[in-house]
Amino acid sequence: MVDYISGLNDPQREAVMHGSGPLMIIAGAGSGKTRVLTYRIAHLIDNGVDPFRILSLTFTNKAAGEMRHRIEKVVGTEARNIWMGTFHSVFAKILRIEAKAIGYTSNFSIYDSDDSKSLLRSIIKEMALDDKVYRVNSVFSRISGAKNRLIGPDDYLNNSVILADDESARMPHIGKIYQQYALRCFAANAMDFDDLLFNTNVLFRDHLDILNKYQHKFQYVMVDEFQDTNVSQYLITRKLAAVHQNICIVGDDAQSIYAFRGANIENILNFQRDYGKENVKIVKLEENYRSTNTIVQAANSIIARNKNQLEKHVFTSNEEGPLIDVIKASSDNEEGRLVASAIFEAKMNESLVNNDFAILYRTNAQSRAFEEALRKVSLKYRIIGGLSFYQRKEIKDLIAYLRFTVNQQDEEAFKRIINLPKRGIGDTTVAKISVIAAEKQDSVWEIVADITKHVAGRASFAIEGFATLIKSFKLLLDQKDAFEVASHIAKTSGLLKELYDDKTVEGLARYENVQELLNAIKEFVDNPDNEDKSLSAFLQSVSLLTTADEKEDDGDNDRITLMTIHSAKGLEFKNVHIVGLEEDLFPSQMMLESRNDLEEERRLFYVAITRAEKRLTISYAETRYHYGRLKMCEPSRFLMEIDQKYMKVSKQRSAPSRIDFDRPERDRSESTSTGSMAFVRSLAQKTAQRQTPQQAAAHTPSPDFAPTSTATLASGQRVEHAKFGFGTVKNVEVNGTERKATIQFEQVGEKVLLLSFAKLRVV
DNA sequence: TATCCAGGCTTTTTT
DNA sequence: AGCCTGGATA
Repeated sequence: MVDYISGLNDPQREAVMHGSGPLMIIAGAGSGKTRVLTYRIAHLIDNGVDPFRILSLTFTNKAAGEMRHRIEKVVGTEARNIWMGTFHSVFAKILRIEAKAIGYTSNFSIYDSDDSKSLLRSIIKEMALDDKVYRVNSVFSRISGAKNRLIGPDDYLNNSVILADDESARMPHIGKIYQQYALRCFAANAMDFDDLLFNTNVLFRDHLDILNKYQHKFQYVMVDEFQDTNVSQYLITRKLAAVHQNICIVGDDAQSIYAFRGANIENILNFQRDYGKENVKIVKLEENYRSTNTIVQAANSIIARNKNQLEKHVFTSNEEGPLIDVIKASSDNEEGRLVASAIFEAKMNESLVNNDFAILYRTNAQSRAFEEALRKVSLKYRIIGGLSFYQRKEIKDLIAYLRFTVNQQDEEAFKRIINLPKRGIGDTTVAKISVIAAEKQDSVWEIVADITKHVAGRASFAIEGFATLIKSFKLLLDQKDAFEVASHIAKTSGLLKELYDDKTVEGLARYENVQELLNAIKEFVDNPDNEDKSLSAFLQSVSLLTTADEKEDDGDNDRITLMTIHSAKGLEFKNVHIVGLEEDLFPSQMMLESRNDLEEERRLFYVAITRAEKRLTISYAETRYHYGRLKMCEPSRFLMEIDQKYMKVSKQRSAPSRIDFDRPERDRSESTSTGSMAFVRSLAQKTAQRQTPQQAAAHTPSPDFAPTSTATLASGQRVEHAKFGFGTVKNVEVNGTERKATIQFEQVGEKVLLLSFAKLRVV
């Protein structure tokens, strides 16, 4: 037996050895949480608990895979039998087994957010609502938010608070849309991501026999990243653990970064209440084994500014380590170059490999500059997230074929493939079919399968061909495994041929992507862990892959990792670059406008910092492209929030000091060795010329604009704005963190400008 | 029905 | 800048 106890510290050992009863582990960043969780499960199995009776919920499937692997090393192949995965994948599996109880069949489709939004778009159109008012994204997030709080369509329509809310947002019909959306999903035998959790709750609520079965089955329930669970997830775990009460949650409130998705920090507090304060064993893991003292203390100095948090003192006995480097760049591209060369140097000086580096940013769109710069110095990199493999058009197309073959009620898949490849079936024909389907109260497929009965004319031939094609695919389902069916469909549908005929570089890439998908299906079929090798089983697993789950290239695996901070959760790297530390970008202006949760942004920064083991570098740019326009940027307030004694300013750049943050430099072009400021200036001029005729006519600005702040403005001051021209400052207002100026412009009259946005110059 | 072009809009994060 | 939509055209 492997001795996994002796290497642990006291609280870690306590958590591992804790037997039955509720256990809450508050695990600071880098405190060996995964280790505790794996050893705890291994310890249970060693003590005779049947792996089949352990349920362990993780944040990504990859995390589940790794944990399983580590447990296997301790207890052997038994570990394969543990129920382990994300909430979504585990409960999709259970719903597949129990589908009939809630009126679904086990081959139900899973709608990804594109499918959901496309369905919402149709509904909004059908209800003759203005899609400028009912923006799909906001409707979707309202519905998603409701589902995550277990509010069904009927509850929604009966909830006066919500209705009043919608009313004031001038979208009073969201409830109706929600109702229609739910009906259509059900009719399509489809569930969206939120439904997987919502319907699990419904299943357990309405079918006590089924609930009972799983309550007794799962003797031990473990939930990782508990701070990021929402109410819907919380209730599932609470119900499942109600019989044995052996629930162990692991989390860190300081790393809660998914409140926008309905995650609820209060779950941690509810936990004690639900199981009784005296029954809950609490273990705090506060020693950080990952990072240098500098990094740990800097992170602490950031998170200390949040009011909402549990008491915790993260410390480390690691070495002090180098100070945090701050790099100021003149533009986003310059930032890319500086980061690339910093990595290049660090690789040499510290003899590191690419895998030791990560570049973390707030938004996926920021990756571009780093990709270009890294490519230029021939550093290999990989991007996690962004447009993922499974979101590519060609992949979604083939998957839509597969989905429709498995489930002909799948409306979104149908819409996608009915005229793909082009077979002369246009929107009008499709609309006609749905009208007939609605009249006859049939599914679209019933009409399509028997088209000659309903429609005569040219299009009906094409549709007949489509129906025959799908029918022939259906016949294969019971006889062949997922791979055989899928490759047959790829060939016979004409999709593969169409891509093969496309000889452009992109066409070739798309063809290869489809081959890659077929390979993935082959792997799925060949994997002994998968008992069910049907196409339906593959589709369910594939819809729930996380961006972090994506397969890595087999060949050259030593790569610098580029990703958003959100995707970096749970990972660690020797050297970390946090980039784009500009006000409005990080903290994100969107977040502050929509939810005004600066604390969550700060936790996000905390997560980013604590990914680093040895060296942390933070950078920002003074100008950045935004919707193809050059935008002036101010350094983020987060830079000032770090205890300055842990920071130093990179030698290559002119020093950003406390003072610099409040006062724009007049002339910085000399300090940039590449002369990039001149380049930026010329671009600024070009950009100005590219504006709409009206704007250009209004004012062609002088090029030399600087970030503006309160320190540079006083009432009576003359200013020039990039768009509005010359004006006089009337009033400057500082309200908390928001800084506004009222300016009387000569050409356009009075304007109130948010300073961080203003392209202002004092004249 | 398919294709081309102009104009408008976008970006917060993810299961 | 890139993507999507809608209208005009082939």
